[in-house]
Amino acid sequence: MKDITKEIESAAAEAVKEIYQVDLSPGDFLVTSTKKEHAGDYTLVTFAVSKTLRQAPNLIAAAIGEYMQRTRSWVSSTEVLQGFLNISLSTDYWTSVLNEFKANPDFWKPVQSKEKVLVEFASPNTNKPLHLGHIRNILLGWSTYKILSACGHDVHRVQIVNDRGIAICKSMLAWQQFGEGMTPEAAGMKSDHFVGEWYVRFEKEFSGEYKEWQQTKEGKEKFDSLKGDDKSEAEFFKGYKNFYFNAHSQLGREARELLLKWEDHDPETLALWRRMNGWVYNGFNETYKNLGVEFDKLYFESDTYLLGKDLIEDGIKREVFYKKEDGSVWVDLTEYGLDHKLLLRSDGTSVYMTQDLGTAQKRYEEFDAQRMVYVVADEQNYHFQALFAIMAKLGAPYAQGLYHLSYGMVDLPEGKMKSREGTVIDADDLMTDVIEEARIAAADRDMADPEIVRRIGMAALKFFIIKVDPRKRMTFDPKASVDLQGQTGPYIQNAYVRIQSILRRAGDDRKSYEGYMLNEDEKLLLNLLGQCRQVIESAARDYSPALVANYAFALAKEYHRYYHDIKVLQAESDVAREFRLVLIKTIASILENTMDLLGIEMPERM
RNA sequence: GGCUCCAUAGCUCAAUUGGAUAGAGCAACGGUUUUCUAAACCGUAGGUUCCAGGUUCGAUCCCUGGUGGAGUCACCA
Repeated sequence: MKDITKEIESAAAEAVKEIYQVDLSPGDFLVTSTKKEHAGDYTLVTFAVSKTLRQAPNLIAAAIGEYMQRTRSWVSSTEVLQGFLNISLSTDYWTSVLNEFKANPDFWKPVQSKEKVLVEFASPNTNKPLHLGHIRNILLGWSTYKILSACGHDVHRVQIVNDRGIAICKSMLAWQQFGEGMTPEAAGMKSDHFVGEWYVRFEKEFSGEYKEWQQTKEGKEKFDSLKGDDKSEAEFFKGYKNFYFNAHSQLGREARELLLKWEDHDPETLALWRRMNGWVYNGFNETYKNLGVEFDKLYFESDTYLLGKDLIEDGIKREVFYKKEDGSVWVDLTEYGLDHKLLLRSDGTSVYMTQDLGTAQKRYEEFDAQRMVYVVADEQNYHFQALFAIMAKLGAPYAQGLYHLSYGMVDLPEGKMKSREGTVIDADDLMTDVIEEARIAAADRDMADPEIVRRIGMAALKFFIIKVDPRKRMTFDPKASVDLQGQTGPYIQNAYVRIQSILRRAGDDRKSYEGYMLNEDEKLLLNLLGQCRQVIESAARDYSPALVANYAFALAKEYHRYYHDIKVLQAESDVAREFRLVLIKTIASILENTMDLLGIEMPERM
């Protein structure tokens, strides 16, 4: 039996043809799992076909039910409630389901025609260490890669590293001026944090400089002449800060000079830039390793920031883009409900969009990917809409395969994370904290294996984040994230561990379970296991790992209940024991595999 | 202000894509262990699904209009 839902649909279509002499396709019927409070395994909903068959839904359900019981051996009983036909399936059917799981360990994997897919995620700036927002990004990217791979695709993991620009120059300048040759080793700091400190130092020095300037004659004059209607002094200077940086600031001027030198390939500047970015990469790599992720290819903005100009030239030639009098190049996206977008500055230099166009093209040429997924926060929704629209306008062959996996920002219970207020949660600190919390909990139960403790802590953190629908903004409660009970990663790990413990005791001699009359809980579990493939399919289609997380939790919950009620090793009969051993082994395998799709590792004991 | 997204139990999240009496976890209260490890299980309580209309056999889901919140509207990335 391939797909029981489809079997039910076609049986229903067949019944309708015989009883009503009406041709309906199997797709006209809706089949769902039966609600827990009703008897039955699957439910056929007949409201939708009531009009065409010119009969009340309950009568249709009764007629189809009668027909199915007569002609389908796998139907053991049916029950009609309004327009719902609840179908119970035979023991033979359920046994055959377990047989199939046992014979084909890959039964849970969707089978799709293989595509080449690129997933871009992480994509940090090199001036600061990674934080909680990056963790959500990385977990989403990683599990998207895992899920698409499980569907049979050839998936490549890439990131674009924002390694150039004014931000890193700020860190470089601060280190140059105040660092006195200090290194991460000498300071005893993780090296990306070390660089981040210099960025913070720059901002501090700059703020000081700005504050002083506000009291100077020049500052006061600016305020008086530009303040406008009813802005307070503080309000005005907050908005003026960027302009001050570019127009008046001594530190700003020096940082920009550094950027110009960098663009001029000044050897000394390049050496400093390489050195500081090297520190950052060492730190990032450690964080990635602790998160359990890796990449196939890194793109650096220092290499790609000049890309895309030939695409622009081509677009001008084909009159997809247009040039203004000042020489700047634009594209009209009003047909897509967007605005006109700048593609090249009047001085001929590129902007963010130019670079992204070029990078997409380059990746397509390098990987020949049919799909490219960008895991980027939803604050950039507009940018990606525009990017994809431009690609479509250019007629790029890969335009239809571009997808922005847009996820919501992570808030704290107190509100947004703000670096100015020091409320940003650092990625490394967070991992240390959850593992420490797991260690404390483990100490109570005499479990000190550091690798197990690490897996438990990381599971708590990862599951807490990945269980939420990516598209929605989420609240990260640090206290709740280290919770090891309830709807958590460790709860699921515990279900797996309980099974491993039973299997260890059970020994290896396998007998037959033919003839075992399974109970309702076992049907429910088999039913759940059978849904795994569809869940992963949906998760791949919607780019939503949360679906997999919620499925794994539902399965673990159902198993915990089963564990509590039903004995496996001291079962009432040999066939029962054998059936249950195969069943729970399958459950363990699905728990392990689905959690692996989320980047969560299972302990063997806990 | 324009555009986009969001609003579900005190809190954090679900809801099989329009199906039955909207479900979990946390927090609260009560119970379960000489057990295949209690990181577990069971129970009680908690809801006008932001509001008002509409579409239909049926709406948390679709449409219209409000309210509240977020994002975005740079020759930044």
